[in-house]
Amino acid sequence: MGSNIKEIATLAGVSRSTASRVISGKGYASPEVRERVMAVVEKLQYKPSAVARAMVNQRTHNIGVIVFREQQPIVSHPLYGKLIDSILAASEACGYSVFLKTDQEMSLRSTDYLLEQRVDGLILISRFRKNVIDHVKKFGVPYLMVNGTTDDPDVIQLVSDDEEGGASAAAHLHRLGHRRFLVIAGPQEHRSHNLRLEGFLRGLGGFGPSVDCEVVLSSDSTFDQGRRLMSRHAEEFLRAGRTALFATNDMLALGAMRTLLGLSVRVPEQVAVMGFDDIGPAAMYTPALSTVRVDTDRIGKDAVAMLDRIIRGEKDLPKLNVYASELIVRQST
Amino acid sequence: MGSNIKEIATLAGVSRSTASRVISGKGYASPEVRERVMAVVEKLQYKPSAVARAMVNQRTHNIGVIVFREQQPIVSHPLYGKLIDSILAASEACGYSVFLKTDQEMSLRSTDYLLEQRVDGLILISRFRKNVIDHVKKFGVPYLMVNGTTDDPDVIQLVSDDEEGGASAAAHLHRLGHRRFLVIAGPQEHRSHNLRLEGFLRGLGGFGPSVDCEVVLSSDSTFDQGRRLMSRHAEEFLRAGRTALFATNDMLALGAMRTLLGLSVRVPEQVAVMGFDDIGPAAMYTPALSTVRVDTDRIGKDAVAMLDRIIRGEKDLPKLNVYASELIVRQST
DNA sequence: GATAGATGTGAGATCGTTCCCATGTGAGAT
DNA sequence: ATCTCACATGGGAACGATCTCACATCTATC
Repeated sequence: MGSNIKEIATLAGVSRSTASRVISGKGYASPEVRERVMAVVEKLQYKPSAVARAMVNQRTHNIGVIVFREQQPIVSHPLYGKLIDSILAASEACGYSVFLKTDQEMSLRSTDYLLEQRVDGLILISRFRKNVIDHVKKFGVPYLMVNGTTDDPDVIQLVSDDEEGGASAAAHLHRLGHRRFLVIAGPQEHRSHNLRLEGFLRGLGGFGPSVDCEVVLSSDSTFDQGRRLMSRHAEEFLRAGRTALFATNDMLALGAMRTLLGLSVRVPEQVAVMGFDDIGPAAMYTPALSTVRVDTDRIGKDAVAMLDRIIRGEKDLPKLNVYASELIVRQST
Repeated sequence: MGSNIKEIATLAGVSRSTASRVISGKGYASPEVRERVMAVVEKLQYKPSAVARAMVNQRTHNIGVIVFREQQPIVSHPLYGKLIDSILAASEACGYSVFLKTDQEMSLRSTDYLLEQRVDGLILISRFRKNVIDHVKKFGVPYLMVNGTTDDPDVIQLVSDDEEGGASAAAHLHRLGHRRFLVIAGPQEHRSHNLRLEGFLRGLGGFGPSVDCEVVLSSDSTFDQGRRLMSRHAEEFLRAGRTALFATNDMLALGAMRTLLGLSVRVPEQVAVMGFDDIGPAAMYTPALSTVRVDTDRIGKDAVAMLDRIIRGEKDLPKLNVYASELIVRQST
């Protein structure tokens, strides 16, 4: 393990410079010397220290990914998991290693950590408070935000088209004949929940006065919360003759559907249910959940590609990058 | 951003050594000097370079986590996601940053990458082939395996008690009166699937000749596979009067249950279904899936703690660490 | 046969820290 | 007045690579 380039050089009977040239493959080296050095490298299983390399190159080839979320399941949250999967794959392809950090308190700790590590760049996932963003900004480290919530026009952001997605959910349900709706809407300070609700209402608004929609606000966006809220509103919901339920994410939708099924309400015959995100469990559920898919795969991939471009010094990248969402019709509607 | 300790020293009118002493907090420094240096540090938002620090200390305070899995959802697989969540939290607490890599091909690439990065230690998740383990071994880097498959007695492993868990599932179903079973068993070369099956069969074996069990082997352990296999065997299954289904993980179980529900089989009234792992969706399903919980939380936490101990030079840690699994009874049985 | 250019190699500085050791104080003991 | 020993501080090497520059060959050209 402890072999360094000096050792290689000595054993091959050349100088450090020459050994370095052979190993990195740039600069002159006679075939003979090349072979001799490589033989030693092979024998000692020598690997150049990335730390030393980073030191001189001022480039670590690492990127940091920070996921902020209040509730515990962070990586194991299906949506973030998908995003991280995609980011990891893309990073691998670009030659980056990924530091992953999750943050429940949004102290400056996790960012500071990575700033010390001198990562080449940072991907911030989910909403971050202004002070954190400003903190990162100050360091001049390349960074961008995915699925975030900030109106800071300097920040490069990748988001899904939540407004349009909400509207298409409304259109879909209306097309199926539904006229009386209930919406369970997650935290409105969160950009995506807010836009999804707005999009949905805007969509319904276009269908004239015959439609009717009640909105229930939810303080968080978990399965349990969806379940609880539906329990609380089910009776009134059914009595009011509402036949369609839209939730601003799949977790809430699944939770609500769970309650309905528990009350022996038939989905989709009696009530249609729709979510948003297209997380794994949505397709697995019985009945499978209709939803609006966020293209996490492309977003993750592009996030890495764009970060790489910033790192390489490219300027003037588009600030706000909106990714089309896709209506996924399954059994629940 | 680009401030270094030399700059701090100059601005504070002291030497690098003194500045270093103040910043690291070890060694003499008069209060006056201390204050002067800290003021400059504060003003320039100086952060010591972890890279340089790692260089001299020969310690990065980074650990690498590699997850091997053939199929795409890796991080977003609920079980691995939970494990990673727990590892991240524990690492944070121990002062480690985490490099996360996923590997679908199990080339030596991902390990080599991290070995170059000179991580202080490595956590290998899921089964790794012998050549990869041997490769890591050669480098003398501290490492351990979680949920792995190797009979190499040198390797420190953390696993759940799959055999016992399988047996307790059998006992639970038998206790409910079931006598004719079907098992859908995931890849038998995978330690946990193998032991879960064995444990289940051993458990049933203890109940005498009245019980009858058919085993269907599955080449992978996905939801879709569970669904497909159940489709293929449902008719025969029902005709044979079997009333209980056990799958060696929740994904297979949920897939199979999905098929049954699609055929209007009532769960648990007609057929009881059990899985293993207790992934998130198990509790969310309708009906909620009875299962055997793997204590990913403790395993992840302990993995980091043990790795830390190896890194600190502790010797003679227990090689095989088995964590009790817990029967979780829900609606599906 | 002198010069230019290609080819191959090595010495030394550099990246940003830490840490050992040397040096410089002033106070108190002899 | 000298010696010690706290207390403070600075100089320089080290970590392991890379990269620039200088130097040494060798070959081709006029």
